[in-house]
Amino acid sequence: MAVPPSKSERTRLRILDAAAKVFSERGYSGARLVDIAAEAGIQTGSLYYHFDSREALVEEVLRLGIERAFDATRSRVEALGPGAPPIERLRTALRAHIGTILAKGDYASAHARIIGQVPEEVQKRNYADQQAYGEYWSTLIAEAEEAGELRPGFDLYVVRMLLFGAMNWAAEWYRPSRGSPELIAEHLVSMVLDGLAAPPGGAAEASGGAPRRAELA
Amino acid sequence: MAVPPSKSERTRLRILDAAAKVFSERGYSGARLVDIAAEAGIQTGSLYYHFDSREALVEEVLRLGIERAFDATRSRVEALGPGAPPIERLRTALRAHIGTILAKGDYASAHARIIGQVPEEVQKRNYADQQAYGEYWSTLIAEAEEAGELRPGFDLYVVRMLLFGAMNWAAEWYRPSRGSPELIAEHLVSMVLDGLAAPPGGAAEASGGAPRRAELA
DNA sequence: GTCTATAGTGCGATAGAC
DNA sequence: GTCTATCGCACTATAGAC
Repeated sequence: MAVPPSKSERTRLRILDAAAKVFSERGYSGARLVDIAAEAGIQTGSLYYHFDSREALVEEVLRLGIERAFDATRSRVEALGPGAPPIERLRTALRAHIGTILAKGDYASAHARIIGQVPEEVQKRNYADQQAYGEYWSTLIAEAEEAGELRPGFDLYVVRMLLFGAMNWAAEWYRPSRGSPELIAEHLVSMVLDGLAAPPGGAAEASGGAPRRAELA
Repeated sequence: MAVPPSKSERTRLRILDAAAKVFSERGYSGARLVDIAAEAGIQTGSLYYHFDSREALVEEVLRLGIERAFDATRSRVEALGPGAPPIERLRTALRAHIGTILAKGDYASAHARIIGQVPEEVQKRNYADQQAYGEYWSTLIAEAEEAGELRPGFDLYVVRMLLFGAMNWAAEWYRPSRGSPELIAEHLVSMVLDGLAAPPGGAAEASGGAPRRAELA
C-alpha cells in the first residue's frame, strides 16, 4: 500500500488517463493508439511494453470506469452512517455518481460512451463489474421504496435506467461555465425526487425554491 | 408529393435505414461501409452511386435524426390545440421525444450516440438543425415556468439537458420486454414532473400511484 | 523502458464492365 | 444502377537497436 509507484507504474497510469480521454472523445473505433500515445507523451510502439493489445487497454479503462464510480458512490453513502433514511442514501448516491461523471476525469464517461461499441468479448468480461454496481443501485432504490419514501407504482428497473441516463449524459454537455458539479447535482436531485412541476395547490412558495444552491458553487 | 418513389429513391432509403442502424450500433468509426451495404442488400461499391462519401451518408442520417424527432414532437404538441396549458405541452413533448427514441427506428438514437464522434465539419453542418430543435424545447420549458407551472429556481438549460439525457439514454437499455414505449414514457413524465419521492405528509395514497399504465401497453 | 522501422491487414474510394 | 477488381492509405502489432 505505502509502496511508492515505480516509473513503469506511473507511465502505465499516464497511458490509462490518456486512453480514457481519447476513447471518451472519439469512441472505441475512432480512438487511435497513436493519439493515446501522444497524449501520454510516448511513441506508439512503447504502449506494448505496458499493455498486450488495444483490447487489453480498453478493458482496463472500462474496469476502472466502474470501479471509480462505485468506490466514490459507496464511500459517500456509507459515510452517512447506518441510521440514515433510505431516501437520503439515494440522494447522496445521485450526487456522488454525477459528481464522478462531471469532475473525476474521463473513466466513467468513457465507460458510458463506449461500452456498447467494444468487442463482445470485452463486454462480457466487464459484465460482472457492471452487474455489481447495478445491484448496488437497485438495492438503494428498493430500500427507499420499501420504507415508503417513494411514490408507489414505479418499475424500479426503468427508474434506475432513467436516472443513469440523466447522469451519464451529462458528460456530453457539461462545461464548467454551466456551474459547479455540485449545482448540477442539486438540479438532478431536485428534479427526480421532487419533480419539476409546481404542486397543485398553487402556492409555489410552499414547495420551496427548487435546487438549493450548493455551498461549494 | 404524390409522386411514387423511384427505384433509386427506394434504394437510397434502404441505405439510410441500414446506415442509421449500423452507425447506432457500432459508433461512427466502427461502422463499416461493407456492413451498411450488406444490411441494405447491395455491394459496397454501389453505395457510391447514391452518396458521394461515407461523410455525406452519415450527415444525412444525422439530419434525418433531428428532423424525425422534431416533426414527431411538434405535431403532437400542436395537436393539443392553442389553449393547452404549457405544462401539458411539455408533458406531450416528453412523451413524443422518448417515443421516437424507443419506437421509431434508429435515426434518433444514431444521432444521440454518434454526434460527438463525427468529423468537426459534419458536426458544424448539423449544428443549425440541433439549435432549432433545442430552441423549441427551451421555449416549451420556459413557457411552463412563466405560467407558474414549474417550481422556481431551476436553470432551464440544465433541466433541458438532464431531460434529454434520461430520454436519449433509453436507446442504450430499452428492450420491448421492459414494457411498451408508452409505459416508459409515463415513468419518465411521472418522475421528472412529479418526482419519485412520496410527499412529506406521509399520505402516499393521496399523491396517486406513480405512472398510470399506458392504454396501449 | 522507449525508440525507430516495418510487416501485415482492413477499409474507403475509384474504374470500368454489364 | 449494380457489379467486380483494385489502388492507396492508415492503423495495429512486432522486431530489434539503444
